[in-house]
Amino acid sequence: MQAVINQDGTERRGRRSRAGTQRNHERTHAAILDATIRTIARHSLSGTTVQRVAAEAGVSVGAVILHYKSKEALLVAALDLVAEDFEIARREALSKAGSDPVAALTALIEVSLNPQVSNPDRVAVWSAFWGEAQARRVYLDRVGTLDNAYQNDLTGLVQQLIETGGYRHLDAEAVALGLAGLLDGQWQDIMVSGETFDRQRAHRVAQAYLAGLFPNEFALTAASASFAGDKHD
Amino acid sequence: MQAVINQDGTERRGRRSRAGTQRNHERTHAAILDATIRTIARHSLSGTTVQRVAAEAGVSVGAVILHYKSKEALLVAALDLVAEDFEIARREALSKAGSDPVAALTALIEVSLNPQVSNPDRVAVWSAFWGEAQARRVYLDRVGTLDNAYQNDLTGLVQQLIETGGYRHLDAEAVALGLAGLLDGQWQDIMVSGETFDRQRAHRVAQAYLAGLFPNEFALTAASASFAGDKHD
DNA sequence: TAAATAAATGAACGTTCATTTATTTAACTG
DNA sequence: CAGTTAAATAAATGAACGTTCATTTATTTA
Repeated sequence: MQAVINQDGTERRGRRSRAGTQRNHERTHAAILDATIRTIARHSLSGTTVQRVAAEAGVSVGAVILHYKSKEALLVAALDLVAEDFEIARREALSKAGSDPVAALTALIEVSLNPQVSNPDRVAVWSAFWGEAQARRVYLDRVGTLDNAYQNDLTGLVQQLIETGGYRHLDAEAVALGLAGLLDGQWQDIMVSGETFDRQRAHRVAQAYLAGLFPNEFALTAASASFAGDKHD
Repeated sequence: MQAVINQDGTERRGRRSRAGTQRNHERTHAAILDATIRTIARHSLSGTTVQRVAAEAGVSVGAVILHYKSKEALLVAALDLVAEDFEIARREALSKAGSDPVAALTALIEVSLNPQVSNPDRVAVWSAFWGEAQARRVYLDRVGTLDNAYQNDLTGLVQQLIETGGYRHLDAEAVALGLAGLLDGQWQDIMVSGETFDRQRAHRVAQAYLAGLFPNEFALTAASASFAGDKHD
């Protein structure tokens, strides 16, 4: 993705300069991309046609191609947008959490269940591209890379936790795969349930997962204590 | 799906009866379905055309429609085949395992990683239909139902294990979601890696997951003991 | 106000697809 | 060996698709 650069001074002396057009252009550009995400979520990839996207965006069919050159490029742009937003949120969460693995894991869960990152449309888009990933390398590279990065982050943090907390009976990879899979399962639920998905409950389940494995680090909070039993040791 | 029943004795007195034709018919029928699975795995759903399936099966385009009435019906038949085989294997494993939750969980993992159930093509088909499930109720009903059944089985068994083993600090749903997600992650790997996927290693990871949570029930075997540490309590 | 440029339109084109129809091939019956 | 039926083919049909392009509309520059 390339930033659009304003080459000349804008808004000079109250007279509208070229910038006004560019803003319109950008707005249409973004509107088409948004419409694409909605269309993929509702009609899946095979049901996404340029005409449907155009209708959803409120522009002509020609405008869609004018802005994105081809349908394929439009689809990749939509995937890139979803992937990039998730990637940014993931990095930001990790940098904010600092070096504490407990805070970092909590932050990653938070990101994964953040309504802005994992809203139903975006999850559906992600799932749609995974479904075609086997056949289209261009999709697999994107979804696979991001999934691997997330998985690696989790494994590293769990490994830290195992070492510093003395949980030598645990296998870091197995624990991380379980957590990642648990969160993927929540995404699947989001996709099916839509806006009615209970994110608080999902949080509690993820917390309960970690609390079961790392009782000292992830003590049950009031919110997740609806089923609390005695402490283990 | 309905089983095709041979009504009359075949190969009577060396003279080929009508059954010969029926067998040919059945063979073509199955060949087209097999070809469909391969085609979906290689070209995804949107890239699966009747012509491609016909070419893969070595029959004419008309024959495909003749046998399955429509492309949509063909796709659903392919999904049903994959789903049904998994369902049968799952039930069989559970009934063989009897009432012991440890044996049952082991058996379910075994099924999930069974090369016949989760061969790369079938996993790719499963993923392809999940990708379209959001848009097509007909697919969601099938993939969703099966996933739920599997999830419920796991949760019930884990719950038993928690109660009988005194693991009251664990949340059955969280543990089961983690296990199911872990196995789903392995399926994703199967899809990407194909035949080179290391199933023994996958077994070890799944065992390690359960061993970390239920150390008394899932003792590390020689095969999975590459990373064995001290016992927890 | 006029000229120039950018953005957007919508009809038309060529292609691909699933399905239908007509025809040929093969198998079984008496 | 005819006669009949089922199975498979190949060609034809029509709808839907992505893309192109000549034209119109809107905006900026002079």
